Amino acid sequence: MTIPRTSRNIRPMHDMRFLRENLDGLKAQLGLRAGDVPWEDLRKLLQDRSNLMTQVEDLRHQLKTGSEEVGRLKREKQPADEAMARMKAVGDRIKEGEESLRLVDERVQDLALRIPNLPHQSVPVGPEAAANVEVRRWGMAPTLTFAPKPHWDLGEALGILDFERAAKIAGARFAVLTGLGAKLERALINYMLDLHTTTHGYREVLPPFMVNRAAMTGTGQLPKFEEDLFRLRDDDYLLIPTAEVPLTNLHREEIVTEAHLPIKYTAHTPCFRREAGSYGKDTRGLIRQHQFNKVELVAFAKPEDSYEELERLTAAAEAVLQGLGLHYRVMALCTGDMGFSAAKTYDLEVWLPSQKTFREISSCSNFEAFQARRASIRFRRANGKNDFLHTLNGSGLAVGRTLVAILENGQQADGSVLLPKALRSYMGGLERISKS
RNA sequence: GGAGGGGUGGCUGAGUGGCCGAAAGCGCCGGUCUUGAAAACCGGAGUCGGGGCAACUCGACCGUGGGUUCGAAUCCCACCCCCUCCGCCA
Repeated sequence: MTIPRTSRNIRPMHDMRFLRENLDGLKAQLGLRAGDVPWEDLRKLLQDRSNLMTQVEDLRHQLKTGSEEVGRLKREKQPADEAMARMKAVGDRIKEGEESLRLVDERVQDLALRIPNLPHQSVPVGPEAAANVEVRRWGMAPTLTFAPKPHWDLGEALGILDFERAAKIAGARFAVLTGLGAKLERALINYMLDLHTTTHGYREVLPPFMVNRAAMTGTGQLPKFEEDLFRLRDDDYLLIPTAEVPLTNLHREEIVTEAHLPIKYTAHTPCFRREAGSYGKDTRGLIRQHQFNKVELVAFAKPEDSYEELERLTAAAEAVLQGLGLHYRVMALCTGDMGFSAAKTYDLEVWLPSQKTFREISSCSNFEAFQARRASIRFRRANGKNDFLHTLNGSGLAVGRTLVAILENGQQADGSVLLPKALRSYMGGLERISKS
């Protein structure tokens, strides 16, 4: 089979010159996020790279002018042996220099690609989730006159969720949905896509579910998070952990025109995650699966508009929950809890009665130019200048978790589940899921 | 999987060893002309990186990587992608 095309145009979040001149400032600004980047190694490598570059470019200049001289001599039928011998030597030195430069470059790339994004100034500072800030809350938790059941009990009793057989055919962290469960999942996907493509102005996309390494590097999954990804044994493809990867990479190595911005895409895809390191967490139920469905929102915006766009994108994700009448809150993630690539993130957390707590159901982020640099996505301004644009994305929503919320929040004393009105037309008019 | 054709600037497309970062056309930008526009004519314009306050200057880039050569878009090797035909297949 084929080996996917990879790109050389992968840039870390900053260009080399900026890195060299601002390494200390960057490290300081990153604070807790500076983490496991070997800053001193990086500093030395950047200096080496700069020196080598000057040397090689100087030699190349000699070679160029020298070779032109040879050409001139030959045309004038003059002896050129001596000049040719000199240029041969210069050529050899260039080869050596280029080899050293290539090695240094590789190491700089690898280190620089591990530097996380800088948090936006509006992001609360803190070491971990406890420092996240609640921004707003919507709706009310349902008043249940009985002890709420977890969705796995509800689903198994209704005959629409089957974890045992999922373990038989695949393993732990997989689920089988049957009958009205499968239909409900499908209804949710359609409801979400319809909402985003009509009232929110997103263009629907159906992308590949496996991508090459260049794509994964562009959005920041590689090189640092390879152990979280499923990959194929015989081909260099990786299964997408989110539609963010194919959607954002749609415009990799492109220059889009300013008039087209913002560009907004939505897609439903399965998402595949190895969940390495989450052993023992959410082992029961649909909350944490190796494969789950998600409707994703991705936006490309001008830098000056991107934070406005983040609010709009978050509102679009919230609209899904509001349409379903689900109680939720919006959290601004603190510096220590944000993802590697994000400059600012809002999490939407939905109320789960059985756990008496809010659980993440969507994550909406502005990556600023972080992904755009890595993936080389630029736009041409009216004045003719090219500039990196800003990328954003958010779940709108995680479908499996939405199904969980609907089961748990809609549950009745008799074990049936009342469906939100907005979903009923997608369920053939059905109002309630009961044991059949 | 087999056979053949092809990848050059925003697009079309020329270019088989030096004067080619690359003809020409289209499109684009500026100007002349015009009441305005079109046409015509004149001029401009690639991307990335280094140096410089700047005018500017140096280097890289013709699918990707390697090789030959004083010198490669051009010759050689490998790979990737696209197209046509055959085979297989939902």
